[in-house]
Amino acid sequence: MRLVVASCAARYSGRLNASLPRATRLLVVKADGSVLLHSDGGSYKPLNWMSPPCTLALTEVDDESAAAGVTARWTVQHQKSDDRLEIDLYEVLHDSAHELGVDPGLVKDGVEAHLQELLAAQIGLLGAGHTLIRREYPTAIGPVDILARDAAGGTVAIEIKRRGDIDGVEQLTRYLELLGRDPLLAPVRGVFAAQEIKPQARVLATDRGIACLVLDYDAMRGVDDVDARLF
Amino acid sequence: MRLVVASCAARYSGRLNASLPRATRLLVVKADGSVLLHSDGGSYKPLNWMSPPCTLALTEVDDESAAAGVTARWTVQHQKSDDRLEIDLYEVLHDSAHELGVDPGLVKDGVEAHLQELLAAQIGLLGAGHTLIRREYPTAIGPVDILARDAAGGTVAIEIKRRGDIDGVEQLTRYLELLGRDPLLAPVRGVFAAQEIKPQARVLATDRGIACLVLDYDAMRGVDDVDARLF
DNA sequence: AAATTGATGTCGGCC
DNA sequence: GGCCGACGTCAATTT
Repeated sequence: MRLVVASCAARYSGRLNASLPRATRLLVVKADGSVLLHSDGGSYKPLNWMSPPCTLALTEVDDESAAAGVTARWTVQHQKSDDRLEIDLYEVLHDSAHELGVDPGLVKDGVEAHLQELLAAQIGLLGAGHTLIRREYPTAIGPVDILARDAAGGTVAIEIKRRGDIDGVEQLTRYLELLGRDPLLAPVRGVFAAQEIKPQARVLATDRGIACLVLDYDAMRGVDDVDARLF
Repeated sequence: MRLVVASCAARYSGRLNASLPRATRLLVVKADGSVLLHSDGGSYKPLNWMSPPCTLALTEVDDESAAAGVTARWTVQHQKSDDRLEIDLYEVLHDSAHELGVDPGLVKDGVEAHLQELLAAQIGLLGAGHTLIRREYPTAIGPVDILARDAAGGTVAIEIKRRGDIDGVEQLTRYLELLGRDPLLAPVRGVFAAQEIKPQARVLATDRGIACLVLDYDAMRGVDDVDARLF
């Protein structure tokens, strides 16, 4: 990994065209050839970058640019598309290289899959008398997150999202239409469950007779921990 | 901006829990307090990070960790949520600080907005005899990209996407339902226009009687350039 | 390989 | 400040 701090300007062309006026920035060149161009603020997203696989070449600086103070020009070309990033370097304030080795990678816990596990284990959150039929119940257009049976013997299809917006309601609507045609399951009620439900999504769901259920992840995890301790 | 190359391990807790085993990585501390933790590969996304606004504090290293080789512990706490990133530093291979100043930012040259302009100017691509009513035609649930009239005097609502997937078809469907109730406009046909239309989206659109139109951005821009030259 | 879908998405525009 | 849609979305998983 090479780290360069320099005054620079850049131009990107590919899926869009963008340009970056001269300023002092951090340039990171990774072992796989990818390049990141970071300012001293914003978020984790670079101002400009090139993803691997790509190659970095030093191209010649024309006289006019040299006269304007450009000391080097990097051309970073993507190997599978015509995406290209050109960087003009002016003053270089820092330049160092480091051996990092391979990274073992990130271990994650607690995403949508986890919410599904927790709700399946605590299916009573839907109301007394509910029982789980199965998780990831298959249909022609993809699996329904959870299929359950209510106290009256009716079927309940549940779509789970971390953030519940309008797309999730549409998705559940499609499942309900399909499942409702199955005489073994019909009639099928819908429940839209999410850690957070957007107002628009709630309106649409309610309009379609779909119930909304806000999930409290910490509380659900807490119950799970208690269970874990009991057994 | 502070750059540190060090052997480190990290734990993130917040919207999810994640951990990162010990390895040599780049740590970037930006002026706004945000922290990025990069490996020497992958993409522009860090392995772990904390977005601003946040504060970095040096916390005490307990004896056990110190015995295991931890020389410093950073706790990066988000200021508006309970997101937290803890980083244990082992060997530090590089540590430097740099003044970067404020960045003037990126100048972009858009795509979807441009597609809309181009199609409005070349409305004949829908078929002979089409005329533009207006772009961004307002409705109660948001503006329709383009509203046009066909040769027979019927209304056509057009939704434009760069990549046409199922969401776009749903969006257009909602517009059509609403516009179709307006006696001054009804009946209203739908056209789903995109640079690329996903098979699922095409099936759904066709099933609902919505026409699909694949847009050739380069060709449309070419026509536009010719026009620009003629006038 | 193509398609689908979730993401600690992030980012910008508009209300 | 919140909501909503686009993104050079990226990246993992499944068909």
